[in-house]
Amino acid sequence: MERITKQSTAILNAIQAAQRPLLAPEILEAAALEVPGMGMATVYRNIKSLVDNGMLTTVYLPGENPRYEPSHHHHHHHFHCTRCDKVFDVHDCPGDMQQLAPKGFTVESHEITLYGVCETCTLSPPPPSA
Amino acid sequence: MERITKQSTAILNAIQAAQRPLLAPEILEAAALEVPGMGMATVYRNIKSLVDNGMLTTVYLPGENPRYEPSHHHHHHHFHCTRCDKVFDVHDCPGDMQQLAPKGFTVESHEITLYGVCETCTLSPPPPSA
DNA sequence: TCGATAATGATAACGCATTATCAAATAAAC
DNA sequence: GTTTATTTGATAATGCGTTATCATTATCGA
Repeated sequence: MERITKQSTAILNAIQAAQRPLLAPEILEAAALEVPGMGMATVYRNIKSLVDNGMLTTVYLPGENPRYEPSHHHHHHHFHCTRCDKVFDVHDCPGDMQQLAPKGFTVESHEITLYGVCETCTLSPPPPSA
Repeated sequence: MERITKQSTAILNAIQAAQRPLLAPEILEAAALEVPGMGMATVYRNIKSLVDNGMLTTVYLPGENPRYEPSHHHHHHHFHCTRCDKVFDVHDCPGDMQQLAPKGFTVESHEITLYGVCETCTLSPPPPSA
C-alpha cells in the first residue's frame, strides 16, 4: 500500500469523516459512494495496511466484529446505540478502577462500553408498528 | 436435553465449580476429567440447552469468544488476566454512567472489563526465559 | 508518454467456532 | 429386564469474516 489510489483515498476519507468507529462493511458502503464498484477485498487490504502503519486503531466491543477509527492516542471509551447499532466515542472516563478488583489483583487497564440510545435515535423514534 | 447423563452432569459440575466464566474448550477440558472421551459437540449441545433454559449466561468480552457462567441475576463485571487469560467476576461497580455519555444520549446499561494480573499469576511469576 | 510494478476486483480459499447428521450407546418409563 | 426415545461421539457441513490468487488496471518515476 505505497501508492495513493482513488480507492485508498476514499477509504481514508470515509473513516475520518465518520467521527465514529466503523465496521468493514460500513467502510465499504461509505467509500463506495465516492468510488462505485469498490470491492470488499480492497477495504480489508487498506484497513490492514493502515492498522499496521498505526494510522488506524481497531475497536473491539463485546460480541461484535471489529470496528476501526483513526488512532487517537488518548484514553477513551465507547457508546453502542441499541437502536441503530452505531458506536460513538466517549471521551470521559471515571478514572482508576483498581478499587473494583478483588484483593490481590492488579488492574492495568480497563474498557467501558455504554449501551443506550443515541441522540439521533432519540430525536427520530421508530414509526408505529403495523 | 431432558435426560440426565454422565456428560450433562459433568458439564454442569464443571461450570459451577469453576467460579469464573469458561470458554467452551475449557468446559470440555474440565468435564472430560470426570467423563473421559467426551466430545466437543456434547459440550456445545449442553451449553445451548442450559442457555435456553436460563441456567447459563453467556459472557461476551471484547475480541473474545463467548464464555459461560451460571446465571447470577445481579449486575457485575469481569476481570481478564493478561497473563493466564482467565476471566474472573468482579462484584463491585462504579455505578451510574450517564454522566460519561455525550449530551442527548441516554445510557441504559454498561459493561466494564478490567485487565491486569490475577492473584495467582502475581504469586506465581513466569520462569526466567532461557 | 512509457514502463515497471503495485493496487484493484472477482472469486476462490481459508480459519475457526458452531451446528447438523447419523449410527451406536444409554437413560428412564413400563 | 425390555423397550423406546433421547443423547452421545465422530465427523462432515455450515456460516461468516477475512485473506489469497491472479489477470487486469492504474499509479508514478523516468
